Amino acid sequence: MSEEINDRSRKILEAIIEDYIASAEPVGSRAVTRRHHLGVSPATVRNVMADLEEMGYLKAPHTSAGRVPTEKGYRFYIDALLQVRHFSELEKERLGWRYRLQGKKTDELLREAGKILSEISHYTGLVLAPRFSSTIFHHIEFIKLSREKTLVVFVSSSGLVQNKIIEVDDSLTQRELEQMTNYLNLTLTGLTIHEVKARILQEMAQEKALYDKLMKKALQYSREALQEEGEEEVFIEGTVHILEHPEFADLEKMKRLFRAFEQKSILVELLDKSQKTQGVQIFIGNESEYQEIEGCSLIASTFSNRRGTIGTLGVIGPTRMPYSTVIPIVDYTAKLLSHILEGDAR
Amino acid sequence: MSEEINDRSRKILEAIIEDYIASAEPVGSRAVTRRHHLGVSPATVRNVMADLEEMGYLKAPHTSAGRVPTEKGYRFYIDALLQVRHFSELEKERLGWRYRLQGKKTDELLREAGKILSEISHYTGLVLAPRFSSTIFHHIEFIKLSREKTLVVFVSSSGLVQNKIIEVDDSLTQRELEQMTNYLNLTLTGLTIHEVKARILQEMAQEKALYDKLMKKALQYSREALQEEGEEEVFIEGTVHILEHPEFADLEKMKRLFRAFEQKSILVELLDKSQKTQGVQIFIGNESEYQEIEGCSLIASTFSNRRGTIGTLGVIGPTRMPYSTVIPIVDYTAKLLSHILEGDAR
DNA sequence: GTTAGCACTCCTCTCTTTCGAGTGCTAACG
DNA sequence: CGTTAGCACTCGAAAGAGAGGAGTGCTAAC
Repeated sequence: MSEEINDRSRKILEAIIEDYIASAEPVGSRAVTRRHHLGVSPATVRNVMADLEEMGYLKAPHTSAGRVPTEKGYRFYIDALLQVRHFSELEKERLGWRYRLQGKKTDELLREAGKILSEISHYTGLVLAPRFSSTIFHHIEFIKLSREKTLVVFVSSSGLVQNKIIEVDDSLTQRELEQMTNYLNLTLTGLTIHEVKARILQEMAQEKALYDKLMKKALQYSREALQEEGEEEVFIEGTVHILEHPEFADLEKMKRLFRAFEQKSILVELLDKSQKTQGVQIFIGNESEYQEIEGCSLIASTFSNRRGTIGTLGVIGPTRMPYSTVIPIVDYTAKLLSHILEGDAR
Repeated sequence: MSEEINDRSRKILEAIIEDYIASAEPVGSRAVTRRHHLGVSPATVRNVMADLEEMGYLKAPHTSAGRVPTEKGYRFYIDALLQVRHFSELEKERLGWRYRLQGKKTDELLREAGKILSEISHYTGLVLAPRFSSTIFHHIEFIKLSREKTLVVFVSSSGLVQNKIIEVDDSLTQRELEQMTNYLNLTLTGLTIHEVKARILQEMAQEKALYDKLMKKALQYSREALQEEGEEEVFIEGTVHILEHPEFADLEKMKRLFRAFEQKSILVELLDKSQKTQGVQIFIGNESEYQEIEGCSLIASTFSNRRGTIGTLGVIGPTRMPYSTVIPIVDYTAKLLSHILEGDAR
């Protein structure tokens, strides 16, 4: 029953999707012939539309409305029809993002990237920060706060700071704490936090060989401090922007989405997924089986430093999104961020 | 023209406000007589209502609807009528908040307090974190990241960590950095960050007396690192909760509020204001001249450690709020937080 | 001063009607 | 045989028309 998709059908599908993206309203056969001069009559377009509907690329909200793309339709559009325009060097320079991002601390940098994404795209920007456990250990410090409490500060080579309060044997002098610090910094430097954990365990296994009680304690404490390391951090910027779009006039839908923003866990999962693949990835609507973000698309891309992929950033918005403009935004932001994180010698 | 407010008027005003808070719907004269047996007829109530309207405590959305409290009405209700029920010790124990808050790092603690506020009140919880400049200096550390970049980490006595990347003379050895650290820690410990800044300037003024170049540098760097210290931090938790309330069916209103959440600056200003007064404070609707939070009330209270007030927390929601239950929630949370921040020997 | 009675207002809800956009089908056309 | 014009039909959105009802203010009686 299903015809193959010939060139004319493609053109018509493309026209419908683009019109719909622009107007947020079901597209009728007339509109297609008027706005794009394809040299065919509305009747012909109607026939093609019926075919496209049967093939699952379009659907009609009701009998006497125009057609609306389905998720399958968007998918086809993105994979086969869409031509992404990349920024020219000149444009990149003009945007001035580089300027906005330079010279910031890593966490500020990531947040700012999220803001840029959201401002430019008019959707919500997401940045999944590097998991601390995959960053590179650079420094540890024990800072005694009170009799019972000691603050352990880890610094990654990119300048990310993570800290935790633990209880430390009160009898230790500041001098001994320093010795512990020196020992640990010597032993662990240059490893990823992940490797650090492994190394600690390894050293502890050889514990019997360790005649020095202090070192034993050092290992124990650093292990403790790394134990329940902070969960992944997501920066969500520009949640308001998403409200501008007509699809969120539906209160229920909106609430669900904001719930997802608040929980974050769904977003983390989703962004984590795309961490596995390089380059820009697009999740359309229900392809991701999360109810909370039904009717939404996510355009994401990974960013990296010298050692490889370390995080993901992207934009989330309704399925009806101007992909052709948002994709290069995400792409460029990711590349720029990677560039900064590398070139910065971090 | 305006009668004084006699006892009966008060009772009726109270009844109307409470009914309106419960139902979100204009309250008619019948409803008042039915739900509260005041021993008067609807007609009498109508007369009183007309008076109260003239005095500005009530208004009618239209001729044939009941009355709705004005902001002036709420204000009177809160100042003169409301009886706040405080929690008994037993209830406090049962709530188990203490348990949820104990043993956390300061920033986690504040965030968790915000979450509790929002969960219990079903509105949005706000916590204005202590300004870093008013916390007490405990420790400074220079950590070299690369040739050009050095991370400066400040730790406050409460375990708050603030850090900044600065450029440091590359010729300095790690040993010299340590000397700088020791010198600074010795000089500055126990002061508030605010005082620290002053002290740095003071020491720098005596610079000529300082024959040691290293110390001079130390001062210069630490000053640089404290220069543009991070802006105030607000934790906003439970933004979704606020959507449950009927007043936010109005999309425009909602957008405005969320814009305020995103900018934060308005909230900071507002919370900052209430920082000046001890105890629970209530801002009703337009009393605060900020458009963005029109129709909203803020219930806020300060919290403190041994040294005095250090932050503010509160709940924001529509003007129609069950003040009698929310006020003790805010009050108790603030007190509990103060208790933890003090008792914790921080 | 309080209350019952009553006319009046105005919102809300529902039911209809109208309107128009858009369709699918059919028959004619090149 | 694909394409197109014509046309009946469908269905939602918008507008209109009551009906119903809650609530008021006023007046006059208690």
